[in-house]
Amino acid sequence: MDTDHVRTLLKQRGITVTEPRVLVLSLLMKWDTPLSVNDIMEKSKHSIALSTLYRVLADLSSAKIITTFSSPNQKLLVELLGEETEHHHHLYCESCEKVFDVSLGEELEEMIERLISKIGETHQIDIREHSFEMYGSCNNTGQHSLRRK
Amino acid sequence: MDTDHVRTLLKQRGITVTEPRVLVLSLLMKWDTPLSVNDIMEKSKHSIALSTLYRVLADLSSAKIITTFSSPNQKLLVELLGEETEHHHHLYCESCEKVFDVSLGEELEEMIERLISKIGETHQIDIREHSFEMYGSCNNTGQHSLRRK
DNA sequence: TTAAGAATGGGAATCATTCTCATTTATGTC
DNA sequence: GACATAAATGAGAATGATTCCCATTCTTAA
Repeated sequence: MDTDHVRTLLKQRGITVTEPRVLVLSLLMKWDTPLSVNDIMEKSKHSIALSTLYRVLADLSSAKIITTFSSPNQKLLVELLGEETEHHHHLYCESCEKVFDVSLGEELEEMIERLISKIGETHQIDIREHSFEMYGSCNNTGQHSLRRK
Repeated sequence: MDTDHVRTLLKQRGITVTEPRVLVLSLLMKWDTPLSVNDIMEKSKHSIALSTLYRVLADLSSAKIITTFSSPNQKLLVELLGEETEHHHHLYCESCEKVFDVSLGEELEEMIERLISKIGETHQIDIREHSFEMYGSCNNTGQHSLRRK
């Protein structure tokens, strides 16, 4: 596997290259979809300590290499943040438990931007971030539930 | 205090009228803003058991009398859901820790609806809910942080 | 008023996340 | 390439929110 790519990335961002960090990034690249903490533990066959994983995620987040967000059942999800990654949103499927990246398109994003600055003025609040998430379910029947437990 | 109103409401919705439920609803009416579990505990002077509070919130949720959602620091927030309550979104202020209800306006909501059904088709997912949240901070300086700890 | 079911209180259990600290690893220098 | 130093890791304990359990207490409807 091309851990070289990942190692270079870490160096570029000025953080030290360690096995757990390389492993986490490789997994995210390999699967190319948001992964949960448990996903990462399983896919790495528990070769990283859980506490290390949380620290690695925090480190990679501050280095802006990944972002984290929460699924509807309040679990931490992790996603790569490439230079090419554009602003997007998430669609959660309850039945198959997948998370899809969704782009709204320029026109709507611009409208939202305008709206947000208006709302910011109204409330005298400097809005620096927004999220737009969608929840639904596909037709697959043999489903798990997204809800906790 | 007009617990009568609240009692009637509970009866109307067909769930039994109990002190904890009445208390929680009265508090939400009195403060007319989303409250966290801790807010409710404090404002009720800990006269309800924590476990009861969680159960009451679950019960009132299924009865569609309240809704719950999570703040950016992952704390449960509770909000009244009147018949008159219209679809709205939330704006979180990091510095003063307040949550504001925000309506987007018909035009934008309609656009969003159309967009959502298109996205649903694309992904073959029946989208039944969406959320749009904004995060920012007001100019108040002596602030608490919303982030956990 | 009373019986039967529903809800509560309180504490234990659970689950995700964070912390602590002794040990190991990465990096820059010689 | 070996070394010293700072940085990161592993393992388990601690924390905090939420859920569970069960004996006791309310509500409701007759």
